[in-house]
Amino acid sequence: MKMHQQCAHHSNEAHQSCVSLVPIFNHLEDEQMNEIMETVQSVSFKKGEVIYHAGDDSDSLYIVHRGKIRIYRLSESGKEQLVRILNPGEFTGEYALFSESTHESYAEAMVDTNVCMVKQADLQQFLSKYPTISFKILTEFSKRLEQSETQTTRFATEKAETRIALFIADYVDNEEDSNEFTLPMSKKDLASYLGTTPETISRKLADLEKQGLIKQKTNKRIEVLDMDGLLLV
Amino acid sequence: MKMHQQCAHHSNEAHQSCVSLVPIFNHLEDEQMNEIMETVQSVSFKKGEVIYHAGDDSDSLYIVHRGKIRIYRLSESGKEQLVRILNPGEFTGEYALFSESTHESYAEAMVDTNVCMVKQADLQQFLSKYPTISFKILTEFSKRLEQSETQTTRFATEKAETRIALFIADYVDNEEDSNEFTLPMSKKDLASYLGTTPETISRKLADLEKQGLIKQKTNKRIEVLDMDGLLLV
DNA sequence: CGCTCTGTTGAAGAGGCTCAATATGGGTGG
DNA sequence: CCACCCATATTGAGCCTCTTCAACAGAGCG
Repeated sequence: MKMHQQCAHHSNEAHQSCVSLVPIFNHLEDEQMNEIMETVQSVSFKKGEVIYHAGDDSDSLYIVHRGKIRIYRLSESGKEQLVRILNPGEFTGEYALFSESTHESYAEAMVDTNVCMVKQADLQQFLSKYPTISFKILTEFSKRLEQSETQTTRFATEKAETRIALFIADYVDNEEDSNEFTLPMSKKDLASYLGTTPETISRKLADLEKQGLIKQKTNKRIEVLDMDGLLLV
Repeated sequence: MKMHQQCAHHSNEAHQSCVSLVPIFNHLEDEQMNEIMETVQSVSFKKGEVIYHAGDDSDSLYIVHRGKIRIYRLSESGKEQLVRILNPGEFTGEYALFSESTHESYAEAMVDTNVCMVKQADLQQFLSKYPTISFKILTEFSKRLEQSETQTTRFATEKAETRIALFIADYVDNEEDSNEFTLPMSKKDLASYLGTTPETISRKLADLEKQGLIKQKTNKRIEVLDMDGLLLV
């Protein structure tokens, strides 16, 4: 039940910004990027549309040009886990390009979204032609592997409250000049991402607030009052 | 507190089998493998010795030639999680080669072990010279990423009994012509790998046996009696 | 042959899930 | 722009799973 839809406009600007947006390509010469642009296909998805499905054949790399994509998995017992949210410049679909030929995860547009697709065959050509691309992808992979293993270890060894505290600590680290940040997703999704339930998220955030470690300014806006305390939870 | 020790013998045979052992190199021409062999350093570790430490600078790829290596992490709260056990032909140390410059995990020889080390600078040269190596590493990375995310999703969504059942099911799948297998690690390590305690492993295995799904023939030897049932736990 | 580490079993308690009721708020259509 | 509506979020109570602690059994190694 794929819902690929052609983008209304196929302007070069769209392609260009797409290719020049991603770290894995934007280090190339303009000429080389142009070459890649020509093979790239721009596709639009409406909010809620499915970009790919577990079990689908994978034959493209998807680069987010505009919008947000939710990547999630279903476990053996049918429960959903949010794996990652892709913002412009980030990509997915890569695993299947190199090993398995079908997707293991689901990708869904969270808002109206524009993606650029690079076909597997094209990508492989570029990889042998421009080895630096491989190096960029290797770098990206090793970063994700690192993150994924950190996440696994946290699930394996930390209780829910600690996982929530660590998530907040990680997140606020990325903000500069501020110990305040906006949750990048709903608390429902956060629960799914952290392997717990919305009820537990609610309760533990309330606990952290009661302990004086954070302050919930609005629904999605959190201020960290005591970073050191947060890391000791 | 690294404990690198030179291998007693630096024979070419050792190097050769090392390089020709790993999927990421063994597809090359003999001549090309010879070139790599010349840069490779063979190092031995005694049982229990630490190969690298979280926080160590990483500047080499480690290929297991003989022996077994235990890769584990410590969580923020100091608990240990077993990430992977490396057998001959498998490699580690790769993350830090491409992104962070320090290790996030610990590597320890489980038995007397022989590793081949490829220096970062050398590896990068080979990558640009022989792009197929990149492709092999990308394939390996995407496989590991896939496994790591599957593991994360299981931690996030399945209870301990299910994780144990799925581990057994996965493992026995690799055996051919048999629904019997030997645990590749102690139950203590298995508990650490599956994010639970040795007590829970003991109890749940006993439960699975009581349900008629498995049979524990000896300490480490398990026979699967009802695969379908196991997958429904 | 003994010592030590691994594995087993029991009991108690903590943490988190489920279910249910209620509150909130963002988005949509009028 | 407002009011309504439905998904999201909160809060409470009971229950279930798993951890913890402790005591004991067994296996492997020197």
